[in-house]
Formats: sequence, structure tokens, C-alpha cells
Amino acid sequence: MPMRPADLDRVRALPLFSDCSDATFRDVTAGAFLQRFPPGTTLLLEGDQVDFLYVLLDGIVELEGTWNDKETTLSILKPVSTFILAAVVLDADGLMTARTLERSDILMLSGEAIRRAMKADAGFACAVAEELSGCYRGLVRTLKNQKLRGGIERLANYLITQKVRLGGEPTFTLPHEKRVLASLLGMTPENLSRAFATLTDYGVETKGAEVTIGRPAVLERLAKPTPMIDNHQPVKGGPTGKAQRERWPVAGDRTQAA
Amino acid sequence: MPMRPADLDRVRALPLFSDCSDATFRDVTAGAFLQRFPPGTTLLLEGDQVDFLYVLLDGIVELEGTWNDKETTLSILKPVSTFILAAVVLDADGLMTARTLERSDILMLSGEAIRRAMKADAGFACAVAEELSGCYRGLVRTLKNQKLRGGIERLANYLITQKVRLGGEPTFTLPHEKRVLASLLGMTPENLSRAFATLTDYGVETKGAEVTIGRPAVLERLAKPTPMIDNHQPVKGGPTGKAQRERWPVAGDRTQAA
DNA sequence: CTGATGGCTTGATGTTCATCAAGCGTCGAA
DNA sequence: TTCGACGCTTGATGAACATCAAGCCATCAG
Repeated sequence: MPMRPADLDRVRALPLFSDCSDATFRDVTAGAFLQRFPPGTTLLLEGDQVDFLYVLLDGIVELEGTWNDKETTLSILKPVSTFILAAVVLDADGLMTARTLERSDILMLSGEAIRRAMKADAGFACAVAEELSGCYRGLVRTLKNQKLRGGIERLANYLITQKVRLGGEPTFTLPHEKRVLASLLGMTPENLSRAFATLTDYGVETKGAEVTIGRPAVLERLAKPTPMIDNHQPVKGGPTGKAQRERWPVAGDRTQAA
Repeated sequence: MPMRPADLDRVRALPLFSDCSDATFRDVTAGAFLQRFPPGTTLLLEGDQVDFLYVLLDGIVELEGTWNDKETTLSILKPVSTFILAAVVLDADGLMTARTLERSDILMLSGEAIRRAMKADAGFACAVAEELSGCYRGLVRTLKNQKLRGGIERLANYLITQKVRLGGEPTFTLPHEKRVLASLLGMTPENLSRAFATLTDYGVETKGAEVTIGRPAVLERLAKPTPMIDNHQPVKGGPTGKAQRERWPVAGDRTQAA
């Protein structure tokens, strides 16, 4: 499928590429191709060799892990995001299965070209390192969330994070099916249901996918959110990488601090 | 404290630095200093500003996370390892507390110098990206381990991994206190004790910190280890980064594949 | 309209895990 | 040596969570 110039611009605007030279960008995107996938398509299977860096331009994709006939979703990606960067950098097998949740436009960049570009363009290599750092920190947050909090607390914090990211309005709509949310939060759909029921006592009303947080203070007292686990960075309009998410000045702006 | 040339050589041999130019290495190590810490010393607190890249030259350090008066250990590092690289790259606050478990020799490199070197030396920036990729994949494994397996299965797989990493002998000694191991595996010391008791039925004998795996096949049938979660890469003699750990050819050597 | 499907909810039940409490053994200091 | 501290173990109990089963409700094809 041909790449439209508009798509190319969106990729160029990614933090990953916004700083690299024109030559690097041309080299990396030369053999690229854009593809549209229907919902439920498996893009990459756990253990597959990874030949491409994927860029989600439109749609939603889920990263999941499997063991012993059980599966769990590790992350849910929205546009514009790259994924399986780490496997590409190391030229290793993928550790996660990638699957579309909705119809998605996905750009595929040659992994070999990426690695070549890193060696040639220090700015690009730095951008890759920054993106990876952001991904890493995201996972640290997820792991702490999983090991330190119980199911109800995870849901409460998810709702608070979602609220601020969607603009801060007291009522918003869940971006995914509840069964997907359950897997992301590390619980069964049944227990997610019960957790929502429990949160009624804390001012959380739900009607289908519509959620309204009636008494934020009460919910927060239960959730005890902290910047060491929860990243309340609002999703701004422009395309943003995982790195920028982590740059958010939690306490005091340090851009000129050192 | 003065840096001995021998220490400098060990750092130079790290995958992080083995490929970078002499100039870069000199720049990065110029303002470095080596420090020896007693056991139980907190090197860095969750949320602290991170000004240095730490390199563990000798000893053991634990990375832990905290929430609501609970704590959990996220990783245990052996020499030679770097830590909090991601925070350094992004010039962000640390997400984990770092504490020595034993007396440790730790080299501290200026974070600013690291970032400067990355911009100047593409080879170094690539090495940073590779190290971060290795750390990222390690966390993915940990998260899958945590979300998909139960406590006994986690212990069983830990023992199997430990066995192969320590040379494959049926009997070996646990490298940490059991309370630390429990926290790493995401359970209480009490339940770790009970899990060991359960594993007696699977041929696992324990006498203090000495563990012997009597019937490996039986234990494996319970543990169901998989390269998608467990990294059975043996710890070779030389200093090895997290990246090399992930480069292990799981199925077929691809070093010359592309 | 009818029926089937699939996501969600609710209840009943059992497993897993944490907590509380007590006891045992080892080690180190007085 | 004696005492106390600490790590580990074991038992009893309760909380959190998964599983199984049934039912509700919206959507959609026939």
C-alpha cells in the first residue's frame, strides 16, 4: 500500500524521528510500507522473529503475553505509537503477541534500516534510547502497580488516570471493552464487574461504558495515587512518544536545572 | 575515593562502553568516583533526582518499589551491572529505591556526561539503546511471570533458572536471604516457606540455603519454563550487560542472518 | 419478530494468598 | 555461657481472587 505524504509527516513528527537528519529519515522510510488491518488481526506472535519496527498510525493494538493456555494483556497502544522497538534494536525474537483491537493503519519500517540508522546518526540513536527509557519506566510503573496494589485499587487508579487524561471531566467513557480492561488490570472479567460494584460506595457510577466519578476526593482516598506509579500526564493533541510521557515535570521543572 | 586502573578496565569492558571511542570513555569517566558502601545502605530513594549513572562493581544491590507502606523488590543486581540508566537518559526522577544488600563498590558516572556522550558518539548511544532494550525485555519477562503464574510456579521456575545459571549442578545455594527472594517473587516469607515445602513432593530438597533438585524432569513438568518468560542464559565469566542476556540465540543463531 | 450470539453481571463455591501468632534454630554481644 | 535478636518455619484464620454456572440485555441475521 502506498504511503501518503500526510502519513509520512505524522511519522516525521514522532519524537523518535523529529530530531534525526533528513538523510536518516529517508533511509529508514525508504523500504517502509503502510498496511491496514481488520480488528482482531494478529500482527506478531510471541516468539516470532521481528523484522520490522511497527508504527501505529490509526486504530488500537494490544500487546499480550501467554503462558500455559492463559493470556494477559501487557499494554494497549493508541496512535501514534511505535512498538517492539526493543526487539528491533537487539534483533531478537518478540516477547509479546501484537494484535489489533480495532481496524488499524500500521506502518512497518525495516528493522535492519533502523539499526543501520542508529549507527550512522547519533541523534537518532539518542531518540531511540529515550523512547526505550520511556517504555522501560512505563513497565516499572506497571509492575509496581501489579505487585503492590490489589484489584480494586488498580481499578480505582485506572479510573483516576483515565479521567485526567481525557480532560478531567467527571464523566467519561471507557476506551476499551471491559474484558480487555480486566486483562490489562490483571483480573478476571467477573472480578472487574465486582470491583466496579464495590466502587459504587466510593461515588463511582457506571452505565455501560460510561463512568462518572461523583466524589473524586473519596475515590482518591481509596486509590492513593502516586507519581511513582501513576503517570497522570494528560494526552496532548500532538503525537507523543513514551519518552515525553516520562519527562513530565512531576515536581518542579528541571529543563534548565543542570 | 580514587579509581584504580583495574576498576576502570572492568568498566571499559562493559558492553555499554566496550564499543565507544576512547575520547567518549575519557569524558564519561573523568568526573567519576568510586565509593564503597556498607550493607543496607540506601543509595537512592524512590522519587529522588538522579544525577549519576551507577555501576555496581562489587557486591549486591536491590531495586525496590514502595506504595502504601508496602514494599516489593523489583530486581536484584550482581556485578558488573549498571542501574537507573533510563532515569539518567531522560534526566528524570528515579522510580525505584536502590539499596545495597551486601558491602558494595559502586562507581558513579555523571548523568550529564552520559547524555553528552550519547549525543557525540553514535556508537555509545547505540550501546545505551541496546542496554535499555535488554532491561526492558527483562521487565517484560518479570511482568509476565507475575501476571501469568502462581507463587509455586514462580518459585519452581526461579529454581530451575538458578540451577542452569550456576552451572547446572543438581545442588546449589540460594544467593539471597529467603525473605528477599520472597519479595522478588512477589510473595510473603511465610508463603515462600510453604511453597518450598510443597516442592518437596517434586523432588526439591532444602537444607538452609542449600537447594538440591532431585528430579529435574518432575519439577519442569510443574514449572513449564519457556524462553518467552525465563531467560536461562548462563552467567559467563566476563562482565555482561542486560543486552547480551537477551541476545542469547533461543532457536538458531541469527548473528549472521541479515 | 424470532432466535442466536456475545459481552456483562451476579451468585455460589473453592483455591490461593496474606495475616496473625507461636515456636525453633542460629548467631553475635554482653 | 546466657541472652536477645533475627530469620525461618508452621499452624490457624480470614481476605482476595478464580472458577463455574446461570441469567440479563443489547445487537444482529434470518
